[in-house]
Amino acid sequence: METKQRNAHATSEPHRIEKLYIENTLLRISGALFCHDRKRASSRTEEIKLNSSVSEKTIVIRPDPKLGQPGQLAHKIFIALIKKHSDYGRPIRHEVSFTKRELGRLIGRKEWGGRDSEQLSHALLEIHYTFIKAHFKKSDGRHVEHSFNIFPEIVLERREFASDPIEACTITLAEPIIASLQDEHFTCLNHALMMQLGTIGQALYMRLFFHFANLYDGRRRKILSFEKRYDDICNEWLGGLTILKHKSKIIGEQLGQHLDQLLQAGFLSSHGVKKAKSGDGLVVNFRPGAAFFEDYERFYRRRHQAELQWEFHEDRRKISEPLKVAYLFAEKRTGRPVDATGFVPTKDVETAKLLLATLGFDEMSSFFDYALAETKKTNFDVQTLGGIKQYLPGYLAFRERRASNKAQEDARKLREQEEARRAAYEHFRRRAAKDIFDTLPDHDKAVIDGLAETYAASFGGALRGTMAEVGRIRFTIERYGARLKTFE
DNA sequence: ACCGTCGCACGACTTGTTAG
DNA sequence: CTAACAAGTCGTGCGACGGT
Repeated sequence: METKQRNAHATSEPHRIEKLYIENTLLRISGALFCHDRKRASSRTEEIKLNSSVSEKTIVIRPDPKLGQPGQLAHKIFIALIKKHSDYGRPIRHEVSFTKRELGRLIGRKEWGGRDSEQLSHALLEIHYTFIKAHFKKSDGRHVEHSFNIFPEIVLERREFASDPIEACTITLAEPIIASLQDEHFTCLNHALMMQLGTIGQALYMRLFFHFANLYDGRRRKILSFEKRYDDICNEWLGGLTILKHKSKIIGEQLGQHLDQLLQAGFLSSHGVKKAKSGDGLVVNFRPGAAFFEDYERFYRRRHQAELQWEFHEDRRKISEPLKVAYLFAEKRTGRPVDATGFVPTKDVETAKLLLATLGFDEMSSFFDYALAETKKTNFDVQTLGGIKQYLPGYLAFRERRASNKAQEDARKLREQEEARRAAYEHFRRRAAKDIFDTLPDHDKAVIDGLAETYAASFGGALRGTMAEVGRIRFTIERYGARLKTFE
């Protein structure tokens, strides 16, 4: 069913499905963040600083001292998450959810064994624990420095124990990235093309597309080219890949095959390595190919993101909300939030789904408060969400009572308000009538006084004077009522 | 140019689950 | 209780990178 829908979507609008939107600063960060050198990635822990000469382009990356720099697998996961996030479309969401199988497909693994789960959580934590300091362009053109993690929050579901594999996951994206996406600072990439490449090829493609798109004026295709120092490419685009000395090695064993892949895909029309004009080091030059111009025309003519909201809502209902409910329960039960390495068991997430069938997401907090208060009464030491389920009928009744009490209360208040307003109006009317009476010519006053006297004649004593007063107002209103404002 | 190292992916085997 | 299928575990080969 689900795959059927997906395929239907893919065939009806293939060009939409293969787009990938990435925020521009994030694109630059990702070049330095992910180390494509598999041997050194986990041991690189020192601070990485880029473009320290131009202050608003400076990027500082501080990898976790224990985990080191995020590696190739982390890069694949990152791309998969960004792809999923961009498929959510607008309005831009703060979180991305996925099941492990879905992610397995997205990073191109045919099977997903037990160890793969650990690799996944390890890679996610590598990104989570890496601090970034970068400048974001505001809508008014100013640059503001932000210090953040790309994934400030990671929520995991495991079967039962901490050693069990991951079932599902929700990840929050950093606030400055979301804000910048909202300001339309993003680059659109061809995801289908990226999936054919290795991670080095992907990183090169992302940066080259970004630069080509900035340089291209829509006309002079032939002369469009881009040059960059080889050592800078290693550091700024490929996260500290070893800088080799000889051109033959670079082409033959390091970058060559990845560049050739880009050439084959038609993204590049040519590339070359030559000696830098300054004398030391090497410079790589790139020329875009037909595939670049095609994608450029396609993406930038109408560059608004696809509105695939159903997918987001689906994920939120199936993955993110149950996970959050389970986390909320753990937090309420223990009195402290679950930390980054924590998780919630599948059973709780399943129970959360059941609860969500009856209660709204917003109601969970108040339900837990009610249920936990109930457990205290009988000294029931709840461990899982399953233990809470029995309080659901009680809570529903409690909610009903509270709602009907509130409805009664509201109705009473409304009645009182109405009465007060009527009283105020009556008071106002009387005063107004009296004012009208006072301004009347003596002749008219006498007529009304006469009517009032007759009206009050049947009363005796002190009441007679009061009734005469009431009568005076009544007859004034009867005769001159048009001069009064009506109720409302 | 060649070989050692390391992380990753894959497939074969094992364990778990559920329906009949 | 067991068969059938799905999911998890483990070992191993591969390929990329870097040192010699």
